[in-house]
Amino acid sequence: MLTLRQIRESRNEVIERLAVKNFDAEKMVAAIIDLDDQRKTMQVKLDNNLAEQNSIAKQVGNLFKEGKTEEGNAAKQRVADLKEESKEMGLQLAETEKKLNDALVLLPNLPHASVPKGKTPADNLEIRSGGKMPQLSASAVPHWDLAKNYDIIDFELGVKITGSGFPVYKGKGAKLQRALINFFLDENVAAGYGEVMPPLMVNADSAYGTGQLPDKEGQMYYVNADDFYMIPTAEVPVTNIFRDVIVQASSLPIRLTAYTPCFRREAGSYGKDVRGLNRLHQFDKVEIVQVQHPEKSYESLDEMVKHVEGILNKLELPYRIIRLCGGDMSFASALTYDFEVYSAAQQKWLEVSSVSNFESFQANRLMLRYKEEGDKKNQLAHTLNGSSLALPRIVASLLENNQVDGGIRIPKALQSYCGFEMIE
RNA sequence: GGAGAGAUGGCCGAGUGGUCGAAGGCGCACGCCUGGAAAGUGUGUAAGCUCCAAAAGGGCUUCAUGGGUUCGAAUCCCAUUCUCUCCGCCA
Repeated sequence: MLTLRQIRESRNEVIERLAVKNFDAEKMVAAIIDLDDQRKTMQVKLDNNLAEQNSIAKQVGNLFKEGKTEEGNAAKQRVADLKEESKEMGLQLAETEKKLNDALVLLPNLPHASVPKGKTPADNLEIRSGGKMPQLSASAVPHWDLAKNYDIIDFELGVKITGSGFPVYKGKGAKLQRALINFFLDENVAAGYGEVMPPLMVNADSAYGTGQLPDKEGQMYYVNADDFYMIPTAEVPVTNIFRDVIVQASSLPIRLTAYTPCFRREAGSYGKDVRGLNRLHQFDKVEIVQVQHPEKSYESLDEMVKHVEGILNKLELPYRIIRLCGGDMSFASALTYDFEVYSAAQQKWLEVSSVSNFESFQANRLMLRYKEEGDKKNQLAHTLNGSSLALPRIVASLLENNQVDGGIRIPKALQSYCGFEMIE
């Protein structure tokens, strides 16, 4: 969430920039500042009240020791009265704070100055593209047919075991999953990311910390008996490593990578977009996360974009990099680049990675701060994350683009990980 | 799952009703000492909110979390969470 300081000090800028996200913030900002004013007034009154209670309470003991029973009793009564008052004040303050916080979490992050205006994906800005578009023969088929023909992914079997969107990978299909995960992790580690393997379920505090709660609750699988949420992305557990953490500025940037399965209910999804591997309830993804100094977070964003691009090049997939417009960006992001690969038989671009700078938006909720040498006040750090990469659509594209008569060719970079060169 | 013990600052650890945001130690920072370092020595060393134009300084909150008793709670009571030990079960 945005800081009150940001909102108070640059009120007009906040409103103008949120307009790029097609968000009319004017009324909400006014309400927030009003609530904050109320909060401060109440806070001061309550603090003064408590201060008086404390100072009287300190005298009571002595009064009785000195035999001033009457004064002692009067002091006791005074404290009791003050306590009654402050209880009421405390309730009001808590209510105001709740209203303030409820309003604050509804404000999206400010988009970066480079974010294009726009409402739909059509307004996104293509930054660059790479890779060679494949020339498929007339007999080329989409990946769900290939998966069946070569018996490497069984969608129906997954339906039997669990439900739709939970495929079973078999044989070389399973091996390919494992190969991709290892390949991505190795690439990330080589680029300076520390590998972590986090829990796949998180508690409500963590889900709140990265913004899944309160409003995206319906997108996560929820384990009722223990009040846990299945993670929709490794971003959630990995970023929460830093919840309530103060790091030394000299230790920045912190780079972490994690492989996890991801679980998404995808409520409301239907139709042809969900065919095959295009949209699953459980899928595998390797994530990269950075915690960075505010002055350097955009350098880190560029670094992450180049890194993901490098991996796509090694996979020999045709890709394009897109800077999302205000209307297509996520709530928490300040600047997002999407990576799409071309899936030649479907003749579709599929999103395989989304790399974002959240600036201090997540850090504010997480209370993730850094300590600057010689600086007394701790500052909010910047957080960034991205996928490198999400597997299913990469697999879809690999299968479709590399199909030849009698098999599917495995790109060179993956062959040593797979242990085979062809799926036949 | 059953029985018991516990949770204090970056870490260790003292503290059983007021003088405790909290002894002592470690760590860290700065200074002295040294040719330089180690050792020694001195000083400092939590976070959030808030008052003040700002700094200096002040107030409030925080000793797992939430509630309660009391004029006053780290300290007493209740609930919850977590950790450890033993037993049971088990990859």
